[in-house]
Amino acid sequence: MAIPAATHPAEVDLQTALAALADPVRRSIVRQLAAVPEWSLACGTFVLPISKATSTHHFVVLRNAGLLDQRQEGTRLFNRLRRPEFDDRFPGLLDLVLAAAE
Amino acid sequence: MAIPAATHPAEVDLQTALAALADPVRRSIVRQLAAVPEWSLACGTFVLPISKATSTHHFVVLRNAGLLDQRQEGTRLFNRLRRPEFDDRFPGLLDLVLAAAE
DNA sequence: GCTATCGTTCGATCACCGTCGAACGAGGAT
DNA sequence: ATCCTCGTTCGACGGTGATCGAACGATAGC
Repeated sequence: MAIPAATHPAEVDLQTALAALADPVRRSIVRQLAAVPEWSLACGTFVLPISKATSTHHFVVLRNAGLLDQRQEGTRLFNRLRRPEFDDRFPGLLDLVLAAAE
Repeated sequence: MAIPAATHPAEVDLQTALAALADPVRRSIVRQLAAVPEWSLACGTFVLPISKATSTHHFVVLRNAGLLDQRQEGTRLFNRLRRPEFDDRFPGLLDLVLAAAE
């Protein structure tokens, strides 16, 4: 399993960021990630109403949008929300997502 | 021609707002609108690489997202960006769109 | 070695949305 | 009355993206 290539928020354009956050499942992932300590959630431990394959797809999109950092530990992939870097690139955007009741 | 029903930003959910702004043509409309005085641009005067029918569709989406106010004057529809109201509902979001070089 | 778990990859399907041309309607102008 | 302009409405088409099951690979543990 090769280390997945993540995109730094500085290289992400607005189109990609908005498209990534325009999906309810991905916003749910972001919120669950923001509610716990960094590196504490593996991909499979999120509560999501979708299959494994779809889940992988969403994590790829979030990585490419500069929202995720991933670290392999054994057979599991632990995640970290790139909050400060993303806030630096798109100030206020992440706050909107996390503040939404939804 | 009936007066088009516009949605107030306070009643717009995040999903609708993000989906509306995730389209490059609609962001272009928002930027062109922010660059001129209020009520100074009719729908047909925007420079857009699309047909009239598609243009109408985008204006509908923007209205439903609480981003637009429209006023009929003769045969033309003049537009106003609901900047303060939208900023109140989604702080920082419009700023991101307007600040983007793109 | 064998097995179980975790995540990826591969097609395939399906729904949604952006797009268009054509026809229509409402106003203004001559 | 006639025309022209502006915008809407009506199908229809096409592409993109979200979704899935099944097969695969990698790692851990027995």
